Amino acid sequence: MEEKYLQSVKENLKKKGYKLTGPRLAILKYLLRKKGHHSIMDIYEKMRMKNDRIGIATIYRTVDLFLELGIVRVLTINNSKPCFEINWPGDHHHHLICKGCGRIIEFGSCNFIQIVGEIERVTRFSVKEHTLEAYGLCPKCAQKTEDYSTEKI
Amino acid sequence: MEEKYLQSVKENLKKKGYKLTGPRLAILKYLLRKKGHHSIMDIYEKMRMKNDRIGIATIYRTVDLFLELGIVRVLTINNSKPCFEINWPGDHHHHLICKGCGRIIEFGSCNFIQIVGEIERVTRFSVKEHTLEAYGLCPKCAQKTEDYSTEKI
DNA sequence: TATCTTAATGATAAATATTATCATTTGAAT
DNA sequence: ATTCAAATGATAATATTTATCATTAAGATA
Repeated sequence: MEEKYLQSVKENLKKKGYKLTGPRLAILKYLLRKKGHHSIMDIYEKMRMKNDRIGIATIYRTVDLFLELGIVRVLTINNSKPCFEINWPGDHHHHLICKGCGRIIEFGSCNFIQIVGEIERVTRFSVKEHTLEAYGLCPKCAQKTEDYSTEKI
Repeated sequence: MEEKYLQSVKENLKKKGYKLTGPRLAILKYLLRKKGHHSIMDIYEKMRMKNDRIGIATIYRTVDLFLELGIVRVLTINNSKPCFEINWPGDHHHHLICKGCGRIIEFGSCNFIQIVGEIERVTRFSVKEHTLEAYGLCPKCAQKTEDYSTEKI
C-alpha cells in the first residue's frame, strides 16, 4: 500500500521534472508514518530530533511542492497555523473540530455529490475539490458544558 | 438592517464585558461597508489611508475578539494569509475559489442539514458551525484550459 | 561505473508577520 | 464631572516565512 503510493509519488514528481531527493522522501515518510496533521514546525522539530540534518527552508519548499502536486492537503483550523496531511487518493475525509478541547476527528466520505452538482449548476464552475470543516463539541466537552449550565454560581 | 446589526454587536460586546470603542466600531464599519474578504494588512492599510490613526496591533486584537464573539468569520484559502468577513446572522454561505484566476464566488445556503445529522449520529459530536470551500475553475478559466488542451504545441 | 549538469539543499541573512509591553487614552459606570 | 479599568497606539521583541548562495547530490549520459 505505502510502497505503491511511494511509487506513484515518484512518478508524479518525475513527470513534472522534479527529483525525488532524500529530504523529500524523508518528509513524505514522516507524514505517512505519523498520520494526522502537522505544522511546519512540528515536522521540522520532530525530524531534527531524529538526527536529521534537514533545514527548515526545505520543509517549507517541500510542503509547498507537495501541495501543488496534490500529495498533501492543508488544514487551517480557525485562525491558527496551517497543518498538513497526506492526501491519500480515494480517502476523501473531512474534519470535525471540538471547540472545547481542540481534538480533531476525521469523518469519512460525505454525501456531497448532489451538493456539488447543485453548486456547479448554479455557479457554472466546474468543481475539482472541496474541503469541509465542522466545529462543535465532542461528547465529553458537551457533558462539561451541561454541567456548568446547571451549576449554581 | 446595518443599524440593527450594529445594535446587536453592541449588546454582544456589552454582555461579555467588552467596550464598544472607536477603533472596534471603525473596523466593524469598514468590514460592513467593504463586503468581501479582507486580510489584516488590507484592513490596516485602507484604514490608515482614510486618515485613521489606528495601530496594527488593534486590528489583530479586534479581529481576534470578533472571531471569538462570532461577529466575523475567517477564510483561509489554500495556504495563504487569513481573510475576514462579517458573519451575518442567517447568511450561511460558502466559498468557491477558481484555481485559475483566484476569483472567489460565494454560494448560498447549502443543503447540509441531512449531512450534519449524519455526522452527529456517527461521531456523537454536536455540530455548531461548518465551513465549506470548493475549488474549481470558473467558466472563463475552464474555457482557457480547454483551449490549451486542443492547442498544437 | 565515473562524469557531468543542474536542481535541490542547508545555513543563514533578510524580510514579514504576530505578539508583548507599557505609558496614555477613553468608554462607561457612578 | 470623576473614577477606574479596559483598550489603544507605538514600538520592542518574537516568530514565521522567504531569499540568497556556496555546496551537495539526483539522475542523465557516456
